[in-house]
Amino acid sequence: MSKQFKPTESELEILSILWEHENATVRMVHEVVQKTKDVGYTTTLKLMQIMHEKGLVTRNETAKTHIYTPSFVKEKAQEQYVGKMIKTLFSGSTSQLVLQALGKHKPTPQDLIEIKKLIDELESK
Amino acid sequence: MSKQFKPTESELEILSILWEHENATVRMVHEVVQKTKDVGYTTTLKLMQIMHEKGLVTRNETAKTHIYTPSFVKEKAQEQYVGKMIKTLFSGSTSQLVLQALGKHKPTPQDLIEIKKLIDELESK
DNA sequence: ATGATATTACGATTATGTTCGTAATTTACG
DNA sequence: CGTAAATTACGAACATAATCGTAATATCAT
Repeated sequence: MSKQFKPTESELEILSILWEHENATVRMVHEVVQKTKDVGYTTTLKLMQIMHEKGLVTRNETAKTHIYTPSFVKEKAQEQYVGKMIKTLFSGSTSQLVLQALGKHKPTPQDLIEIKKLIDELESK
Repeated sequence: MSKQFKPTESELEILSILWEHENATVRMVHEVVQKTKDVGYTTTLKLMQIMHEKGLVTRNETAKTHIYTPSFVKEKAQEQYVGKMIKTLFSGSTSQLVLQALGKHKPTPQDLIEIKKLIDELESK
């Protein structure tokens, strides 16, 4: 089994910001965080330091202002969370998840075509 | 906006057991929990009591042995978690979630047909 | 009835996560 | 150079979650 990583909710928020920007400084992350949460700069800093200790992120310390980079690609988190959700909320049924998602959050016609294409591929095997 | 409910991880596990059985006693829930976690009976009890305080479950106290019932249907939790996940991990793209799910957790041919049917319905509108 | 067993209630402890203040350090620039 | 501003490090306080022990209460079988 591949290494588990289990960010807290705050940590996941920071990770998603990092994924968005490839990498970022505490200042940049904090700027984004502040839009939705009212917390101090040092709070964001501390969180990112802890994430560094945990290995959730790496950082370049060459300059005084460190640059943080996520240790895992977004896809790994997606895979883990989707898997867990299928298991605990959909009794292991992927199709149930897909039906729920498509039913409640309709994608564009373009997207639907793409999904159908993938299904055809899956069926042909 | 409809009422938020935000169970902790342990609480969600208990809820999923309750959904599975419609309703259940602490003993029954604990039996299932024990299969994956090594915790004492009173821990499960306490959790369920807290869930009761929070309104996550209701309980029938007629008999000494209380019977617990989830306050929300499973679908509500599914909707909430799927929505949140699309937003935070898939940049708001439902199709990305669907592609990820189908790619990593292949459903049965039967299921695929059902999904295609839903897509056709969505497209015809 | 009464003793054994199961269940609940509840407080206390521990673990984990979040927040922030303060001091030390570095950088920028007048 | 020397002061202001930004950044980091770090400890402490606070909040939330999880765990369990113990006592009170109810049930059941003999």
